[in-house]
Amino acid sequence: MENMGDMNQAYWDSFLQTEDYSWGGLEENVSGYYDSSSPDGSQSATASKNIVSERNRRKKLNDRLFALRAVVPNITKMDKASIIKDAIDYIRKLHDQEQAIRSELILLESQKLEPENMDFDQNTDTESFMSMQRSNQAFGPSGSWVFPIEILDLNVSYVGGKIVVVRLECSKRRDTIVKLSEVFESLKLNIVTATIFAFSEKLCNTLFIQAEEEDIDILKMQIETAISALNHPPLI
Amino acid sequence: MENMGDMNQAYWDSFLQTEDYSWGGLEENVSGYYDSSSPDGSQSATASKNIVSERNRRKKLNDRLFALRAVVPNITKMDKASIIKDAIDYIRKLHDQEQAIRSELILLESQKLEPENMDFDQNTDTESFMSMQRSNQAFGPSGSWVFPIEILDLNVSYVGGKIVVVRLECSKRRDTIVKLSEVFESLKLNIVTATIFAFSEKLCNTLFIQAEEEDIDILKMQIETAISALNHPPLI
DNA sequence: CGGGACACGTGAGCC
DNA sequence: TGGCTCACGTGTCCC
Repeated sequence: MENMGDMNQAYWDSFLQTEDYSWGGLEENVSGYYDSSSPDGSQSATASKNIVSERNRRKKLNDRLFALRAVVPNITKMDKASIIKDAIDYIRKLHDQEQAIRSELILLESQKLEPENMDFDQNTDTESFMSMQRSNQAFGPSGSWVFPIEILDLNVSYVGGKIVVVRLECSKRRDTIVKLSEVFESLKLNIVTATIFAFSEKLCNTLFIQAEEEDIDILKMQIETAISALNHPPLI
Repeated sequence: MENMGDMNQAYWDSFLQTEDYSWGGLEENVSGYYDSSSPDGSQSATASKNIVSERNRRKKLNDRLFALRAVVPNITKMDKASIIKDAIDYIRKLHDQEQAIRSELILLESQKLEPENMDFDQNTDTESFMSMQRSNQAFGPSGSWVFPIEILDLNVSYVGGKIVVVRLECSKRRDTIVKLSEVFESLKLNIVTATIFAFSEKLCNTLFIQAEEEDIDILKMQIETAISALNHPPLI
């Protein structure tokens, strides 16, 4: 939609230009700032130090944000919040990708071990699911993670004025329903209706919640975050 | 102060506590702010709106940062800049890891490459996952004699072995429900369960059907075609 | 005491 | 024109 050509938005330009400030000026203020309470010059000096320190802090944070934007491909908007959002989505995508790839690898290894079991199945979801069941292997450094909730589809959208419908489809594993209820309980949502359909391999979860003033993306991310946090339990 | 009690560094606590300010005060200032230049109240109102807007913006950014911290394991410091830095390092680590795993998979695949193992190479879940994301579009039909069914979101996917879940979201108009039932009746589907949630503006329709051997895309197109055909009546 | 980290309100620039 | 995003300086809290 929007071309990337005009990414010289004034936002980044402006704070990038602040870089070449000399800004080392620790001397007193040029403008006639009234030193009302204390004629002592030390207070203004500390104020200047605080100012420049805060300025450096902001610059560091912006630089890091810029670096984060650099490692994330297909960034759409130069917006600060969007950068973080894209990074989150990208990390989550990498998680799923790795999960799929690892399951596929394990499938291939099992095929290699027993070449007799060659009933080629229909879709990849079953493969990854089955091979996922057999291997309780974590991609994280910590070897925990038992039966994580695998999000197959998540759709959050407004319906009506203040009602938000959440449609979540995930693979059916051990205690998935319990964990899902934990997730939605932890979010302190105002749930109007919740329905769960259980099938042989998947779970379909449709719930209507009454939103306060939340953004949809925020809510979706909160759900994903809660599920992800529940997939990686202790971490500490 | 509820859950997540472990991360009670003073930083986040402080700004989390600011959350439960009533802060709804759009009325005039309680403190005797001197309205020297402009006695007009609208300006202060816009100022308040600006303040609350900025506050929301900060909160959103902090929420996103918090969510970013949630998807990154091995976080060391709760510092804002450190969160971004850890995220960058983690993304880099995932890049390397994925590359290694993928090369290993390719090695294994080539190793087991029998000349007859010619399955359709539809994997590389990278692209499929990306293309899976966006599909909701408002199909605004051109001619509207009578209240056409406006599809806001249509999602058809397998669940379990032979069960297909159809999620249809459309705007609520006159006789929309009747027409929807006509549509699904005309398709001669084997409906297991159908639920409709009606709201002020929209209708949410979730139905599970038992598919013979249908392809998902075919079915989705059939639904769209039937609705479209019902939108543009006989014409004969 | 200073130094770090944060939220806050405000002014400015860009659609 | 208002809404949005941003940088800035300031006050506060905690080490």
